[in-house]
Amino acid sequence: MRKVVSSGQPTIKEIAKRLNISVSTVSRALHDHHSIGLRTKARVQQLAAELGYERNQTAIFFQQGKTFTIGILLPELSEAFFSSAISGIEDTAYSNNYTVLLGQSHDDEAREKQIIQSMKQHRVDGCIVSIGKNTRNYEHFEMLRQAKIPVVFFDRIPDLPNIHSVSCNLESGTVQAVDFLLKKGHRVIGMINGPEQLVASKERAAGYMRALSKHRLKYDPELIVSADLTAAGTAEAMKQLLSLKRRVTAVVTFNDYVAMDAVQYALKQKLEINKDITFVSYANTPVSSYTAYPPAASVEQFPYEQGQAATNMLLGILNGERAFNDYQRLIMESQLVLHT
Amino acid sequence: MRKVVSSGQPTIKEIAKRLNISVSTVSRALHDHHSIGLRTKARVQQLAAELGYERNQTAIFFQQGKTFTIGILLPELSEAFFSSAISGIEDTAYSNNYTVLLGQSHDDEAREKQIIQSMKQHRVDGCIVSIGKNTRNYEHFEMLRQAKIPVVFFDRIPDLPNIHSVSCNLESGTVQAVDFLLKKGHRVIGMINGPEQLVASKERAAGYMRALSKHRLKYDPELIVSADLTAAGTAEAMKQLLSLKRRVTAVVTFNDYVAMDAVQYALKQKLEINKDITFVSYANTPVSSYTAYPPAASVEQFPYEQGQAATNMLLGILNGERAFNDYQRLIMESQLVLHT
DNA sequence: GCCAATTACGCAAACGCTTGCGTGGTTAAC
DNA sequence: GTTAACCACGCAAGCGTTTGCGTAATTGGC
Repeated sequence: MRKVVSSGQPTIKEIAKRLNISVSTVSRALHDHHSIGLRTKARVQQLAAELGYERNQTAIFFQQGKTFTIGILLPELSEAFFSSAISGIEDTAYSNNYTVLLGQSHDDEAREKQIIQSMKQHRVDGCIVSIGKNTRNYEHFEMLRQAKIPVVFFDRIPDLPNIHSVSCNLESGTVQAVDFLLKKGHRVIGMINGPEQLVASKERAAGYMRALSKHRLKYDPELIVSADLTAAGTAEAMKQLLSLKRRVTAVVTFNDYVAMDAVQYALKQKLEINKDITFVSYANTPVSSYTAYPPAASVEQFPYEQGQAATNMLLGILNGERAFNDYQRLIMESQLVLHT
Repeated sequence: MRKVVSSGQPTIKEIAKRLNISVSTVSRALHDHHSIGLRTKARVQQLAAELGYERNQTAIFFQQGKTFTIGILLPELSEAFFSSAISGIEDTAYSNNYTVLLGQSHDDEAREKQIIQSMKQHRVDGCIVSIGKNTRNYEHFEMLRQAKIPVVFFDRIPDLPNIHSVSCNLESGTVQAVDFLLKKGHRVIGMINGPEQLVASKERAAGYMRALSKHRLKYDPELIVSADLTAAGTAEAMKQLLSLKRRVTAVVTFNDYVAMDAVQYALKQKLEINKDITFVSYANTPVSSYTAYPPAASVEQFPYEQGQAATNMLLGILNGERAFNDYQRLIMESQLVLHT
């Protein structure tokens, strides 16, 4: 037999040989097992320290059938929202002695499948995933289910019946945003929303309408326009809103980028920001506070906390605190933050 | 013996039993080994497909002493610079069939050590690390060296003699930035630099001076001011620059945030951006294009490409193309990008 | 028709560790 | 003095896979 790799790392066997005891005794001594005499325990632990012994996790993973690793699959690692989420995931995984295996799909379904496959082969204990925009086929997740690898979806959640998920409801935050504007005296409030088929757009619109009805104001459909989130689309939307007979004094924009584009358009129209017109947005990015005219407030979606929550949910399942098929959907509330 | 985990996953042994052949034959058949007959090969592969067989990577990792995993340790996963780098790392790792194990130090030396320890135990094949701000002690990296786990440092590089590293030289980009301004006719160019002890500040200053001397202009020390990167510090710096007897018409700022703060200060002084005063910055963030007054140009540091380069360097070592101790320092050039 | 080469497969060890069970030896209770 | 309880340790199997070597059976060249 050829020794494939001689990493030179000392093993339990080595220690056993040197001390003339069995490997099982060494193993137990290293684990502080009660059935090992204090003398031998001490001798083993000392020699282990001297040799710089370190347990071979790959052997343990293999033997135990558990890897203490969670796979995390996201569309884009570099997007601010997701990288905050990763940060939250890593932090809670770390403090529970789990490690994190990373993969990004770039919104490509094929790559998504390959990564899931790879994670399955790596025998991750569980997965946290945010699906790609174009993913229509969910069979790769079905395979995970069959392999008894629990999955927690977050933010971008597939339309499937029995799943664990964590997401953020933008409706409540939108209600707060509109409330805020109403309290400031605004009565004609526009909204630049995203593509209508998005859940995120629906939640925004719903929040808008709920806030109005709460204040017994009637809803004017003309005040919500759908845009494509490009600068040009935003300009077009602004143009529409500003052309209405009722003078729009505030606008809720789909996200911070849209807000900044909208601000630019408004400036071109010689409008004074926060005077002639006020903007409220959604905090997908941490940058708005650095711009010349940040939105007066924005709806925080707590990506870091979502990451934490998803990880905790997954760990709960892995620790057996919650049954594998006790499917749970956690919906976090978004919250308006004022930009003072 | 208790079977610790019955994942239910079919094994090579299972296939062997069903087909009444030996495990070694199955293994070889699955690997398309030439010494296996076509008939048996086909039978094995078919049954494997039927059973949904998937090789147990943990077993292979263990047996081969290799994990095809690289550990990546960064200060903050959510910072734009690092998350872009991660993206680059993951992409090239993925296309070389490696996976990525993640950890963030939060600039905490103790946590950094623990993560390195954990990665060592996980038997990662190699590491890519950007050290924390406060890390003074490098013994944890010394342990990696002893364990023969190669490390490539990037961006934040420790001051050690024999290491692999990838970093970006800001001097050349700064030269280009000042060149750009000079060609536009600016003659009095200020610089808001960062804390003087930072390498990054030194490189910026060096580039500034080199550009001037290239154009046979003499360097006025008053034109470079160090700031603390806060909004207040930036305002103070701007105030200093604008109070000089020679009229400053352009300013190179430490990064985009500083640029945006500086723009705000300039606006308050009723200066017209890109007319009375022009800004050039460094592209730590992708947001500047969304602001009302983005800097006219900025120096790109290519975090994604740095991540790619670091990964390629590491893979080169792992594949034996480069010797473990053939230490290499790759310094990438930064580059000015115009914001059209 | 003999030897060599080739084909097709099996045997078994090895990777490092955990753990159920067995077994001497000592102690204590009655 | 017998039994029971414990203490301290060793044996060996087993996790799933790879791989060097051995060995039959077949083929081909002369």
